[in-house]
Amino acid sequence: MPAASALRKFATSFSDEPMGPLSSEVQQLGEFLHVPVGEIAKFHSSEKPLIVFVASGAVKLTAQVGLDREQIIAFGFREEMIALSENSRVPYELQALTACKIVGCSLAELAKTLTKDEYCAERLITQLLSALEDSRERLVLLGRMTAQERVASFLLDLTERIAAIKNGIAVIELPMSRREIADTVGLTIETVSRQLSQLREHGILQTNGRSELVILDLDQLRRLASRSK
Amino acid sequence: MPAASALRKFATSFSDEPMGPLSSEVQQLGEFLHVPVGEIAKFHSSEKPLIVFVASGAVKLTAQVGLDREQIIAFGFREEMIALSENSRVPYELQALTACKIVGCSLAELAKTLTKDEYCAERLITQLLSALEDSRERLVLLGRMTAQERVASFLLDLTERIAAIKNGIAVIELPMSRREIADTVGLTIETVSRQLSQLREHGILQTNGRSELVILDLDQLRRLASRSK
DNA sequence: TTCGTTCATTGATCTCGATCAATTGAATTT
DNA sequence: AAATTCAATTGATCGAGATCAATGAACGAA
Repeated sequence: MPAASALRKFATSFSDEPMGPLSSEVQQLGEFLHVPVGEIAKFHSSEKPLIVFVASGAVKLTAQVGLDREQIIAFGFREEMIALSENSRVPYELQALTACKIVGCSLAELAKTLTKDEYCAERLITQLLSALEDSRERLVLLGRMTAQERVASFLLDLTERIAAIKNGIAVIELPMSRREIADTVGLTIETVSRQLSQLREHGILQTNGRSELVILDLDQLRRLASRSK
Repeated sequence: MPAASALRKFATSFSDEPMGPLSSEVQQLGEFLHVPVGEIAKFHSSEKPLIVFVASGAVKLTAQVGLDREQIIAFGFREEMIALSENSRVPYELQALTACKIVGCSLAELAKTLTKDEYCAERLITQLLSALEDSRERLVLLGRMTAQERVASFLLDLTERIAAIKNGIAVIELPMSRREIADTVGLTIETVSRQLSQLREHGILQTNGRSELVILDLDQLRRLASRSK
């Protein structure tokens, strides 16, 4: 299939399994890394990786602001891809939330396969568009949402990505701390905690220990996430 | 030149004139639109545009939140490209800040040229990466910066993009209102105004009428933009 | 030029979320 | 099981920025 028609087909149907193929390319071409909990991923290739596939575990992509402020740009959970963007003023870091296996692949490495597999470019474009979309959605959250809306939106996102659904009830095993939630949604630990307590009081969720979170009322949570003032 | 080696070359040198080529493709393939001040750009092609080139004038890309809240995702000034991302919960709009001429090009339309011009995919990737980078940098601004840092950062960005530099002094002709500045940096009109007044009092800038802004002390402004607490 | 409208600035006050400060609780070590 | 440690929760207070309100300045229309 020629690249043009493949791309044309792709352009009209965005949703059918867009991640699989590129992730297999990345896994074949990229540099494999096992990162222990809390460590920062350091790739040894000469080319900076553009796309990272998280084979197992979870990572966070952060921007360091000043000396003590941190903004989490994105999470990468099991089987997800995460796009890096290393030509910026801000220093970014890819850090392991849990012990994880990741594969990083640079654009130069991917380019080698572009002529063999016409779908490769499309998959890359899809990945970048998806990363762009995620980032822009979070601009809305950080720019114009209340604390309640932020936390509710964050939990809904997690529900879609890592929850285990058992008869209509979502169970989330949180791979991140309260601080990391706070640094994602632009709040403080205390405010996140208070919001969670409030959700607990309203019977919307339940917590078991620090990291297990059971969403009891998804509809209510959705309502809170998009509540217009 | 085969696509792979072109891409490989591209991957190692990001900065050399990455916009030009794609913008010419977009202009040839895309749908041309003249949009009056304040109007929302409506393309008639069946395919939603992915990339928009702003030939003249200025546009804003906004996300509508609830009924009365708006978050500005990005600006597109003269000669700039702006990436759209239309598969989201949030409704986006591309609106003219001034009367402008724009060209919108869908991925499907671009794909037709991909086989003829190997650089096309690279340029597209560059554009998307640049959009991603912009968006992520703004996450830091919205998530972890003070009002002063936000306004200073915003003005620096404008300086780099649309200022006329006359013997070391930058003159900016603002194409947006105070409300639009506020909706970009996640503040209110009043706070933006107060921050501008403060910068004026400190002799860092000067205003003439509503829309002319003269930056007198760029170094000082830079200091304020990245000041760690 | 003057009028009228809209936008920007400035002032007064309020509020949400930040900060400071204990306390509680969970997980790990011994 | 007890001790240690660090994270999460809860309470009390503070403050940056929002909201409410009034004034002033710019710009378009007649």
